[in-house]
Amino acid sequence: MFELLNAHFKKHISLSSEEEEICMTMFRQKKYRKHQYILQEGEVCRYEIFILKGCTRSYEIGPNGQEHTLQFGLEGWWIGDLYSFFSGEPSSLNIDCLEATEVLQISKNDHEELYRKVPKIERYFRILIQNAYVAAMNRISSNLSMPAIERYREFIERYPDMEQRISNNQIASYLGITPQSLSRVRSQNQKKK
Amino acid sequence: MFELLNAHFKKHISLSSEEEEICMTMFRQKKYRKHQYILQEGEVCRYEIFILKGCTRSYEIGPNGQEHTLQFGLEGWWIGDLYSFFSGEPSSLNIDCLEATEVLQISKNDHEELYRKVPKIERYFRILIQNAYVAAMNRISSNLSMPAIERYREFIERYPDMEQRISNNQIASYLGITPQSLSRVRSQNQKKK
DNA sequence: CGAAAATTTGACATGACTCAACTGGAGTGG
DNA sequence: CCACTCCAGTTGAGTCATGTCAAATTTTCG
Repeated sequence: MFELLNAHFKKHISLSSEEEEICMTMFRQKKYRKHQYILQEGEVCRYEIFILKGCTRSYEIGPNGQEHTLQFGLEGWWIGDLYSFFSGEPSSLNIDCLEATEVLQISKNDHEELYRKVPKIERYFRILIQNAYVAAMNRISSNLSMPAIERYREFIERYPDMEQRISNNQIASYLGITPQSLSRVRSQNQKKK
Repeated sequence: MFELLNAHFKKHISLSSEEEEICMTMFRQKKYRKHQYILQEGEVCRYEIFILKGCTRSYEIGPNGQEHTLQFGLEGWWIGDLYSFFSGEPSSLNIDCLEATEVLQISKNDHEELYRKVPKIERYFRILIQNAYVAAMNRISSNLSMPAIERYREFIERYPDMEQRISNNQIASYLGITPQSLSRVRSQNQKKK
């Protein structure tokens, strides 16, 4: 059950087997049903969450009720609301399970204890956040420089497996366009092939 | 000359005076003129850069020649191209000085040596990147949910000092709209006051 | 002062949105 | 197995925000 997380650690740092042991004791497994909330707007995000199986979507609800998808999550990804987790402020995010989902989660206290007991882990998370930051900047860059159709092409090229599992509706809200616009843009895309 | 950086460290971690000493030996001061490049597209980003004085702009050049501003930098901010710095790949960013600018910079080797000699620094950078990531996600959220005029208002509210130092042209390229649109949007904004 | 850059303004084009209707499949209950 | 509902997806018509191109005006700075 910890293999996936362990393998993920080892991509970035090397751990002794005692350190592995310590890490593994800090996480708790949890299962969610399809359509169940992992986090709901207004709650404080109390966990960093690693997905073992399933698929999630993190989104905000805009003033006119539109949903704006900030992040999807699949097997081997970390999700949560980093701001809320560290600040203790209520989150403005909803995290929803698009499929039945299994996760490993760690609380803030355990997280800090883990940093103390296994300082290398601080490096792991630094690298992780660094990669997430780079990805976020790339997304901003795409938003600035490319029209909707090219962002769509980029999306399905970068995450080919997601196209199967996530509705176009939700991809549209990730790209920042309406489902209608995405539909039109896709049919134009077909014609050009 | 190191006071500003030192103060910045202390916001997030506490350092002994020996540790401070070590930190300070790792950085090199550098001065740039207005309009001088700190980093140019195609170069590898070899430094993490802390701004002591002045003002910078990081931007990419799109396929049609438009400039897309990803980040501004002011006194007390870190700039650079994190991706290029860590991967060693050529950068797609240009970093330009909008004013005469003084910085402290640290090379990748020195950066890693610093992590070894002063492990607490890893925590400092983790917190730093974490904050940058949260800011990037907020920017994505604004891009998804707000029209240009509100993004402009948010920008000048969050960075009131920048309005004085940065041309509207460049703010427009940060917001992802044309200078003409920003001009119109601003004159509407005036009327409503 | 004079050249170059930034800003503003106008006219028009276009991409994306809204509202609304329609289609087709998935699931549900009779 | 059929009738029904629900939801995602598609399509059409009209509107609005923003882009493009061009020109006028103002500001900056050598």
